Amino acid sequence: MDALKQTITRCRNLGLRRTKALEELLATLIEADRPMTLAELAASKRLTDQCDKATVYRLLQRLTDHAIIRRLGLHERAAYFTLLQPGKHSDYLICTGCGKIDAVKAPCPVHKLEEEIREKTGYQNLYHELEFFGTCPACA
Amino acid sequence: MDALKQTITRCRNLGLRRTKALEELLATLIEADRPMTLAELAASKRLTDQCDKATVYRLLQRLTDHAIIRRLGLHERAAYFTLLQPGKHSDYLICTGCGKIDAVKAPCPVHKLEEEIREKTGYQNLYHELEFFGTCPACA
DNA sequence: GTAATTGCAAATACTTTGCCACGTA
DNA sequence: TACGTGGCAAAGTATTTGCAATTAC
Repeated sequence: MDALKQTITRCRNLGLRRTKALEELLATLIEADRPMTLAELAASKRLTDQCDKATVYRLLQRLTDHAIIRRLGLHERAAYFTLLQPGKHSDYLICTGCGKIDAVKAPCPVHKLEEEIREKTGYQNLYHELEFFGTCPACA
Repeated sequence: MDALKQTITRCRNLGLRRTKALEELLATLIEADRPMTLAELAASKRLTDQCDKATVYRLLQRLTDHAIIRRLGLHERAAYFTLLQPGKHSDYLICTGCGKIDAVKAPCPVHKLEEEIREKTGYQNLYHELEFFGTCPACA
């Protein structure tokens, strides 16, 4: 539960107010340890009855702007959000059948190419998103 | 314009009918040579007045089912579609400012990891999607 | 006290479907 | 002819916003 305190501190340092909704949202994301959608978050135990979906939406937006979380594509119609923790990076393995999302454990092989792109193209604030799609054994 | 003929042939072999809408849709995707959204496609020169948006939608669905095109996430609210050509694979570089999408020219560094994942996890029909996000020089 | 944050409700955006007419094989 | 396709219009799902009330600092 230390990650939660650290993250709240990061938020405070960025000028965000410490509200119940903020704490519960971050706690939910940290506990789940996987990307979640707005709908999932708004319906989660800690947040239902706690606050409106619009609040969760705007909170996600604010946290995204401050680079506390990141919005992911992941192929679903709904957007996914994941906590950004310094020094951590995840690639994902997603089942096209049931939608299950796992983090890939192997080291990410893309950093070198990312460097190259930074140098050659002059793009700034570069980051990447890597997803593997396939049919999981259970769905096959 | 050979890619067009080849792709139409692939469609015919899969049992799809050769309609005006099919031809124009494929021609548009091939000419653009980049992922496009449903809205873009439906509004493109070759397809406006040619057919309804629902038709384009169902055509994209059919072509996706038959693995002629692939649906991409790419972070936008709208889904993107790109032509799948045997032996071709693209990673993308996307500006978070203006939304510009470029194909990355360097060879994709992910295939080895993809193999590993196939072996270790037993996932089938594995493929990946790799995107780099950043601020392009014009937006910086 | 004051500016950030929230709730509620309404508006958008994009996608998806029903039903019947039409065209390709 | 028969079944895949297409047009039009309506419904569905996810996101986004306006405004007044509330709350953290």
